[in-house]
Amino acid sequence: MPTSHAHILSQILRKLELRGALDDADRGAFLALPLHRRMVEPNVYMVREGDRPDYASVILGGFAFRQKVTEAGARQIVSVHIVGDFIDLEGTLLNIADHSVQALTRCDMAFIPRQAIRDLVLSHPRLGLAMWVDTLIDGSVFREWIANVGRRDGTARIAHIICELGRRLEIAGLARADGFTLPLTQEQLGDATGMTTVHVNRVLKSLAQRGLIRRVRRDLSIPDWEGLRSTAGFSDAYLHFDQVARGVRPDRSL
Amino acid sequence: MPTSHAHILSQILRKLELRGALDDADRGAFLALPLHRRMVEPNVYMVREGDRPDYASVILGGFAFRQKVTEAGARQIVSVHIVGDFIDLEGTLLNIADHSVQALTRCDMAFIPRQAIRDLVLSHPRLGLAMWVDTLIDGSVFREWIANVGRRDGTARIAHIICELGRRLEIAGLARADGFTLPLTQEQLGDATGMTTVHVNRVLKSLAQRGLIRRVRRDLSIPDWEGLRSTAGFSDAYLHFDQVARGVRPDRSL
DNA sequence: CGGAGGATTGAACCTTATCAATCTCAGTGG
DNA sequence: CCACTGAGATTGATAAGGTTCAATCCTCCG
Repeated sequence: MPTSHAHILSQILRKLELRGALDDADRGAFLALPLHRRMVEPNVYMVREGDRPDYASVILGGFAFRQKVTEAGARQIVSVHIVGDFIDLEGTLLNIADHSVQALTRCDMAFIPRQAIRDLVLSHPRLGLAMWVDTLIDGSVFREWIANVGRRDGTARIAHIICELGRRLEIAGLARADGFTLPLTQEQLGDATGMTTVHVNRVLKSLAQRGLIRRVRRDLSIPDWEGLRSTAGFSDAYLHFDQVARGVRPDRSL
Repeated sequence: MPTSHAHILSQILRKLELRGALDDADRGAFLALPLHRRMVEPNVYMVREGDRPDYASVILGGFAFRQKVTEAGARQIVSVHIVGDFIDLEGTLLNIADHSVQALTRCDMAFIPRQAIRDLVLSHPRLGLAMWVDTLIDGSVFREWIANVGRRDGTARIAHIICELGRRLEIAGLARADGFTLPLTQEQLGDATGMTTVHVNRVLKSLAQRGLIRRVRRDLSIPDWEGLRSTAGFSDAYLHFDQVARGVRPDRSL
């Protein structure tokens, strides 16, 4: 790992700058943040429900997800995270974690002490604002997921999560021209959409039959983006790319 | 309305103080915030999806809710708000509203200009932190709702929303000793839980038959809190009352 | 070559949606 | 003071979307 801490932080900073104007003092303070880097193996917990987390973290590589487990034992994935996403910023300010965070694939992670972020934000309020924006966008995605799970049928739900992931991966520069590789197994796809594995499988097959996706295991290509978009009822407004990336193309792509 | 602006703001401030330590300068600045007060009739929109809101608001009296409408036309209520809740803090920092906010009952509202909040937060970062906590708790509730709609059956879903509302109303001092009045019609209850009105009605009846609730139209009493709690799989950890109200009783009540 | 995790398939079953009335009650106007 | 009205609540019958259970089949990997 030849990359220095300052280098890692400057990558994160670049994204944060898109969420709010910063000055040199802000940048300097951010780059001076203490952090440690660690590889996290798939399925390993980074935060456990009930924990009192000491660190916030950022994904430098790989995928992670957040989940809740019902008292009855059912699992619900509440978000999926990709490179550049802050994870558990809530751990900075809330006391007890209300959900768990797990690595989906092998993850390259940067951990920043909770107290360091608090101090930073108090001394550099513009950085606080930028992180607050991050939290707000998170919230917007959660709202869309409530609607997705609550008011769309199985087909639309799966189509929707594919659209969301596709669009986010594209913005992050992680998608191929024609599609991308799903970071989730069908079981996890089910846990994210409130469906059973069996039904996920059938829906995927039917989407393929209708020519909306082409798929070999987890490898997706999307020959008919508009078709997929419209069966999903997807619009990327809720991802607030206008505050995430400059000059983003309008809603459509791949 | 004999209450002065400063008086109104001091009520809001009291709640904010629970979310983060403030000093006298913070308090002074907050109390100097410009605001206007207005009554909003039931079903009137306070924010419309697609708007670029200029104001954040706080409920001084009444109930409100937030909703999204699917491209297919289905409605999903994504949160219900009560006295003291900040509404649309996202409007302060995000550009385009990704959802609508509507009055559920007649609402007494305080509107604060978006720019005033931005300025306040930049000059008084501790206030920013406190509001950020508010947003984080919002997010926690959204996550629970995803799990509710995604992984609980109809009975548990309805039981869960009843538990949540009951507990929040209790904390806000708005519940009777034995229960409370549901602020939602059965149709709205369905829109919040991803169910049809018909099924909501049947579930409510069955909850009553099992002795978990007693109900006359919207008037609820809860003779067996533990029974209701356990069929809901409810735990109030996700409401983060430890950061909302001091000395809150542990999870159980009414 | 043997495993193991993941994907796929079939059949039976069940929860929840749909459709279509009907009923209740609080509020309004005469 | 009562009939009228309309929103919301309730009920029944039927259909559909999704689950459950139980195999079977890949395919990557040591």
